[in-house]
Amino acid sequence: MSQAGGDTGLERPSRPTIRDVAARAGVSKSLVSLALQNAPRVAPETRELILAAAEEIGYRRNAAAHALVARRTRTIGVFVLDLHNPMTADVLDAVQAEARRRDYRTIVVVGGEDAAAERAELEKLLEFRVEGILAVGHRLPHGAEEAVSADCPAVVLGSAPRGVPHLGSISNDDVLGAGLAVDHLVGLGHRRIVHIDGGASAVADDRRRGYLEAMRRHGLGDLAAVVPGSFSDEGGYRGARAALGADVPPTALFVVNDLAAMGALAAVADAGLAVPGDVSVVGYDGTALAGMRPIGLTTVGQPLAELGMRAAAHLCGLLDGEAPAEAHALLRPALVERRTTAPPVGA
Amino acid sequence: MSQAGGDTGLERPSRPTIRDVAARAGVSKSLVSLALQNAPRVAPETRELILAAAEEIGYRRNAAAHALVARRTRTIGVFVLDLHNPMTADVLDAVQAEARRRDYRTIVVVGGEDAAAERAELEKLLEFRVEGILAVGHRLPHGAEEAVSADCPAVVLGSAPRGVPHLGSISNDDVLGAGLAVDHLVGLGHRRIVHIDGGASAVADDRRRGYLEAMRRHGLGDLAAVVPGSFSDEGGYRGARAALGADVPPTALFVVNDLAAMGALAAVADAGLAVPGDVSVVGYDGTALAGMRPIGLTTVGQPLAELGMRAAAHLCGLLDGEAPAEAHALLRPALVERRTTAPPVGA
DNA sequence: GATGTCTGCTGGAACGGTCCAGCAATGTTC
DNA sequence: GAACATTGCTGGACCGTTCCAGCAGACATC
Repeated sequence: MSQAGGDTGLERPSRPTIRDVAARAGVSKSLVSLALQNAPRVAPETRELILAAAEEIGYRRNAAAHALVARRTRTIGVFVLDLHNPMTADVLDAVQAEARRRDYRTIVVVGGEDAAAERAELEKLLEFRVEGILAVGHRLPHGAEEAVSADCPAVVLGSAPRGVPHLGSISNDDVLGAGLAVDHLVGLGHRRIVHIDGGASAVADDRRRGYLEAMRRHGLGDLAAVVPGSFSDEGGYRGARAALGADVPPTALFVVNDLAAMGALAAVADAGLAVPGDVSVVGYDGTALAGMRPIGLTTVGQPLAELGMRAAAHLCGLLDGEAPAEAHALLRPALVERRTTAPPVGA
Repeated sequence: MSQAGGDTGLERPSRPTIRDVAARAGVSKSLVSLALQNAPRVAPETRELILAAAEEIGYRRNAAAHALVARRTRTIGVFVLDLHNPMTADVLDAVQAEARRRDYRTIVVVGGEDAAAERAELEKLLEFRVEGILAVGHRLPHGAEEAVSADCPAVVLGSAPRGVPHLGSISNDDVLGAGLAVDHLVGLGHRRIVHIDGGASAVADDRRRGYLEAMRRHGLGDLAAVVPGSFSDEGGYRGARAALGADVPPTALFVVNDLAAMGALAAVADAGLAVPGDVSVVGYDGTALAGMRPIGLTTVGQPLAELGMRAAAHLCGLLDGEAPAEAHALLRPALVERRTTAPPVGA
């Protein structure tokens, strides 16, 4: 009963403050503050004394108090649409590295489930006074349009509406990338190339457009065919089944992303056909998944690390008042040739 | 020139505060504070008035000021070791959902690169006054041992040292899981089962031990063989090559995780052998990767969502002063049978 | 020796909230 | 109708920092 430590959950241990350091070092709290900031007007021996005192009592600056008086947080909010997309990890790594390099903190929130939860997360971000928003995943969080302003600019990693003030974007050129896929297949001798698309989204639109334009460019406009799919494994499977069930089946499939291409690969196998012997398959995104040895998917690779780095650099640069670079940057994708594409039979 | 908005980057627009709301509603700032907190003693019509005023001027609470006076942040720091591991996304989703449910915020940092950067990130987390640390990835961040205390408990998702106060862990039972893999293969008729391990880590140790114990239990102790590998694609490939090159090659491979199993699958193919015709392969983790249609890897599935949920629940519960559940919980994995295992030839 | 300029330090006012004590009205009780 | 509660509101202290004005004392300048 006289046992110590039987805490009631009501005690306030309270971490040491700048005043505790001051008391221990026998100086004023102002001087402690100056010493900790490496201010010039502090005598070297006093500084040592203060630093030692801080160390001894385990002092650590309170970020909330600091943010309050500094009136800024040096923090950007990173909104991630889908953590499961293999692209996200690469992009996020680069974003965090670049933010750290520029001495910005990141706070990551995950959206995608439902609009209400997304709004709530965004609200928390704004209460935190994040200085900018970086959206990874082709769109802003729900309700973010009205939050984007001079004191909270945003950058979308993917296509974003042009002309909106304080809203930038970095994306790869999806139209061009889709063209690369078609060029590659046509170069191998394919003519009946079907595109399995990603439904209604800006990215899917661009890739579809790039496919159609390239087919026309190669004089294959009449053979162009788009089958509805989605960005998922499942969508690719369904799309490929539909495509392969046509009267005159295609010899090649260009699928909207790598994940969906997995599904397409499975559908080709289920149809008793071989890849790339009977059917060639090209994905999009250049994810680690595509590079996995038993898969070896030919894909259109996006410069993910550069995308992330550029997006973070753009946003942090804006916040640091650097010369405002072009608001909408487009990076060039490149074809990554692996083992799911080959000349068509009889070519 | 007389154009407005030519900002110099020096102006202070400064978001509206509680005082601005008070001025607009014609009440005191105290009352605004009470109204925004849904305090009881506020007249309904006044509350409406205040809420309307806040809405009109776009007031948003300042989290830093709130944290300062509340002396707590309701935030936990989530330390992620490897964003690229497909397990991470599942776990993180569950962690975030559970934290949100309990009205805690999460702030995610990524470690793994180098110890110094990890320490710096941890320092930022502590300056933020996170109330607890949740480590996703089998270990605490570097330098976290001394930070773990009554006012900053930690939970490791994976095995953690026992007996350290304020340090808990949630993990799946790797020894049992490895046993399940062996049981499955032995049940199919395999006897020469080789384990491709994960090198020197607590998880690798447990899985290796589980494998060895199970082999002995089945009376196959003499046939047990462990080949060095790693948790990566590459490590699995190397390990499998070595295993298949033996004088009497195995009929089944139990690989330390799904990613390494990908490499093993490739090595089997490169050796001109068929899966599961000639060689059966079992992975570990139950990742989405394993479930992908063209792969269909048999694996030991961890209850990832439950793992994440339990970890977050444990930590938040601790912070809310709930009855301290057992510090180290062990969850049961389950075998997920797919298409990479079959009876050995001639069985 | 009056004036001025450094150097090294200190007190106190912010920052934007919360919350406690207090204070008029109004209502209730005996 | 005095005593006491209750309701609805307000002023001010405080949370842990930063930073500005100010102030001794040392030193240089005329």
